[in-house]
Amino acid sequence: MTKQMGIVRSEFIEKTGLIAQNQGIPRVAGRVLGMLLFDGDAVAFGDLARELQVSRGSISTSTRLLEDRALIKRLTKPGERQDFFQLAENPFPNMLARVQQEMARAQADIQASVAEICDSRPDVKARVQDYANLYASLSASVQKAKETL
Amino acid sequence: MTKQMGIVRSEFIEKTGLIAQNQGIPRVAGRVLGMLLFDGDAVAFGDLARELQVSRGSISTSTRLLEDRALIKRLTKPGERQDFFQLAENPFPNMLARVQQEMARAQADIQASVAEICDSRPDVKARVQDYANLYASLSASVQKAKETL
DNA sequence: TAATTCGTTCAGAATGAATTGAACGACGTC
DNA sequence: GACGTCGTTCAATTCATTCTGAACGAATTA
Repeated sequence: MTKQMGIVRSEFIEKTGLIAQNQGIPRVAGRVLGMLLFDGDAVAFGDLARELQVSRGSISTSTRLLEDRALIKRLTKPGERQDFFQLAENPFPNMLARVQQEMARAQADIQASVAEICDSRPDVKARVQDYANLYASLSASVQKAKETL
Repeated sequence: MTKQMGIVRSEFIEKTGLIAQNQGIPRVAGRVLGMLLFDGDAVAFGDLARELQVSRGSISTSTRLLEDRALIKRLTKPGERQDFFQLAENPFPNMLARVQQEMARAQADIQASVAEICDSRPDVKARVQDYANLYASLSASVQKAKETL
């Protein structure tokens, strides 16, 4: 017995909400993304609010966040007053690009510290450098993952 | 004119606190890790609380977290009543191992949804599968980064 | 022009996580 | 045995973030 598709859908949307949250993205934004990802086609602003049962203010904020990250795009339809949203063309590489940037930023921050450690403390410098290398390595790997996709 | 080493050290510790926070680890835990990373040698429980200016309860919680993740190790010294903490042997691979696990878990969660999508919706299935693949790819990359270190 | 409906904004409420600090049992010292 | 210090625990507090909902200007319709 296979599960009702509506159930599968809403469970998936909840999962995306939680995963987003784990990554520092608000849960509602994650659910919006999940819904657009599942449905594929354009969804009206009002439908997002109604189906996800969140305020329109929340939808406004979330969609802007997702738009800024190039994960979704906003559409308008002639004769329609509402805005519509749809998954962007390559949302996944864009997600990875951002993760990669975050890693690179962490690396740069640490590297700045390394540069300030005086040379008479080679052991300290080495350890902190190792830490910077961790993020350098992560950044590079994510970059690669992005290209692999 | 080079900066005072104490300044460099405390700035570094603050950075590690913030970076930790970005990754979902409590700030205090990040600072503890930063301090042990910078200092290299064993630091007494009481010194962590005093230097970082946080409660001993916080140190207790943070050190347990870091210990569980194999990022630091607890030491005892004969004749000393306090516990001491030191950076673990390979903290960085251990960090990556955990990140990798998190990616794998996200992938598995999504994959479970994919399996429940009925075949009469190939487009939906394909999109959700792509999403799962994102995490699969990330997981693999991080695994590779870990080996590269 | 009045009445809807649209999306945005922002002050405040709600939520959730981190931190404190007091209580506690264990251990060592006097 | 009394006292002091150790690390842990947990209830209460603090803090940051997210979400709501009312107010608003713009656009549309009647």
